[in-house]
Amino acid sequence: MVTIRDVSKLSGCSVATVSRVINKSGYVSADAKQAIQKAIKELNYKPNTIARSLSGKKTYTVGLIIPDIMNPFFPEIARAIEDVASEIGYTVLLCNTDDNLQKEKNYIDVLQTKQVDGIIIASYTIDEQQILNLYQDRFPVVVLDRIFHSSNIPAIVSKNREGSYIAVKHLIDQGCKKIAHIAGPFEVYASRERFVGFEEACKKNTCYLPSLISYQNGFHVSHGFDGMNELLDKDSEIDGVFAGNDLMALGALKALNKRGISVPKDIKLVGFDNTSLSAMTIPSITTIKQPIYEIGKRAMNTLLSIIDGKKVEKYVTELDVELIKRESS
Amino acid sequence: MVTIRDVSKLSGCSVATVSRVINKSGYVSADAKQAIQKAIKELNYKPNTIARSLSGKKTYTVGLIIPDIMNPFFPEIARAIEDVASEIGYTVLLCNTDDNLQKEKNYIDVLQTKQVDGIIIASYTIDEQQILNLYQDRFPVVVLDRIFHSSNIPAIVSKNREGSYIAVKHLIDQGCKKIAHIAGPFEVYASRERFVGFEEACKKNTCYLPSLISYQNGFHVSHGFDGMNELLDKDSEIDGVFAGNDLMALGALKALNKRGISVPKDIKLVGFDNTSLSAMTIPSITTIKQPIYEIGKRAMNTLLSIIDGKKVEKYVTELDVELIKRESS
DNA sequence: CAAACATGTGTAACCGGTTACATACATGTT
DNA sequence: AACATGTATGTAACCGGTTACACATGTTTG
Repeated sequence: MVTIRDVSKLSGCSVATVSRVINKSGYVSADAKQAIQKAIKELNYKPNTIARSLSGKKTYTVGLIIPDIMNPFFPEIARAIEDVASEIGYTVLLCNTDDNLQKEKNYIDVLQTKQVDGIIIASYTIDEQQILNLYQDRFPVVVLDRIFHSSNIPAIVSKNREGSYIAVKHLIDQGCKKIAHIAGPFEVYASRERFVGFEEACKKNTCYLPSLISYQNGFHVSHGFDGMNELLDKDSEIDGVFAGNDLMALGALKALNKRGISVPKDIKLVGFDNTSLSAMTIPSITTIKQPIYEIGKRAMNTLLSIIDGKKVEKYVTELDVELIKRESS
Repeated sequence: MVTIRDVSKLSGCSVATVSRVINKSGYVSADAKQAIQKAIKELNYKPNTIARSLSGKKTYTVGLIIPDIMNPFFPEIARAIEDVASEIGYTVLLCNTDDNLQKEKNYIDVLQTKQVDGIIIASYTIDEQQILNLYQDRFPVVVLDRIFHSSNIPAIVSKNREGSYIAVKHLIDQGCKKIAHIAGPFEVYASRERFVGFEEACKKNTCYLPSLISYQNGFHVSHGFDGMNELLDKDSEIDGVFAGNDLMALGALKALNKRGISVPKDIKLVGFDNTSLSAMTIPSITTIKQPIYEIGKRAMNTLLSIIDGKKVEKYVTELDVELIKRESS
């Protein structure tokens, strides 16, 4: 391995001067600079990041803690974060935790001993105290898709309540009289918010009936499928369905399909998230678009501000959502 | 930050002894061990991984270079790799390159200066010489979903040709007389192999016609859509379609749907990959299952063997594929 | 003309671990 | 008694960078 001392020797300058050239810091004469650059090229010298990190205290690496990269929400988040990161020479450590407390705890430890410069956390289950500990140790953290109201932990979320409202309003505009909701698990912040938004919209538009809600303990296709069947068994007059996310909307679509109920003729359907999936189904699913990429991007930018010691002025960033009208409504 | 010298002071032992306790190496008396463990606990000491890496030459980190985590093939790969990695205390750096040579080159540099212990590369475009350079520098590398026949670079692939054969055979068994193929870009190893497999199967079963192939320069939904339309315009008697992957199969399904052609009644359809998508469509898509998770797992295990200096006996691992019969055929 | 300041460079300590080597003592062997 | 071996521990060099500090020289400035 070529080291800075090799460059120092070949160029006839001291390691300090070489370091100054590499980092464009301090005073260096034109002659020295040239000799050193020549030596660097000749030896194909690349500074060792590990050594740099050890003395410089910065690793230019951030940790991304998510439940599962296979959940279609997260690849886009990861991509956004990595895009911002790579542009300025940062790298991203990928950590899947399956919403398992032990794994989360473990990864937070690992990331700290690896001296990452900051962590972005998207987790539904994580112990608030965990994050608070980091935060109080002045360890840069940003939270995604979740808000801790009791503290000032920077968070990026989208306007879930408003999204639900828009969804219900759209269904009403399309002529629906009896709108049902398939709600995701209440441990998840976004599910709660979407549920509350649905309730608010219904109350305001007098179509609220508690029986028209199916509470699910997960948010995958099967939960949408089960939820839809449950709702149809309870009430045959439903003509509009708002699913808590696209996966559940797809499940609902499958259930309706199986029963020979036509979408959008008999029942209109709206999902949430605008994952690529929702455009791919037949019929394609109307959905509320969360700016997923933007969430990731903002999260990373916020984290970088914190790492750079800038004062964060806005602890909670709420991003706008948008109706994407497709064939299902 | 608590350092090993703090532990040394508090326990009354030297740093060498503390290090021995941490690493369970060399001789340490029971007394010393106890005192040191007590001190570690009291100070909540965690060894600094950076310092460790600098002197120990190992970072317990691997790089994963992929085109795009948003392509549904890769989250599962990433997940598999991360699962194996985390189990033995390794972490994974995520690198998206968009099949862009410059980004690939850059990331390989970055990963080397970050002293990762090895790299897993899934790239269609990457310069063979790049990888060869790494390989010849004895830098641990494993390649996914691609084979370099001219060298001994360890690779994990699935049996693409055989998969095509199985797909065509299945369509014939279902009564198809005229089977078309929507082929992905030929720069991609898997596309070529699937195309060749299709050709072989057709020749053996006398249904091969060059006109029944649509060559696409990408493998997304839109390419399947376009390919299907192209084929239907050319020949209206097609009764079976084998798409080069699930995304294109979905595109084909959309095109058929738009034309009012019923699947599977009028035309039977088979995809490739068994991404979660293929089970979600309506009708669900029959596909050839690649053991994606297994590919990732094997890749990581192979990489670990190389890192540990074990002799790799099998340079190319080919994994079995399997027909997943669904509604589209 | 001396003081103040800008420019340029090198030495050596430091970051926080690992480990080669020196040393010391107890026990077993011949 | 002399020597080899196993156990236990500490000192200091080392990994490959950064940087505080010392020092030298040239240029302003009052």
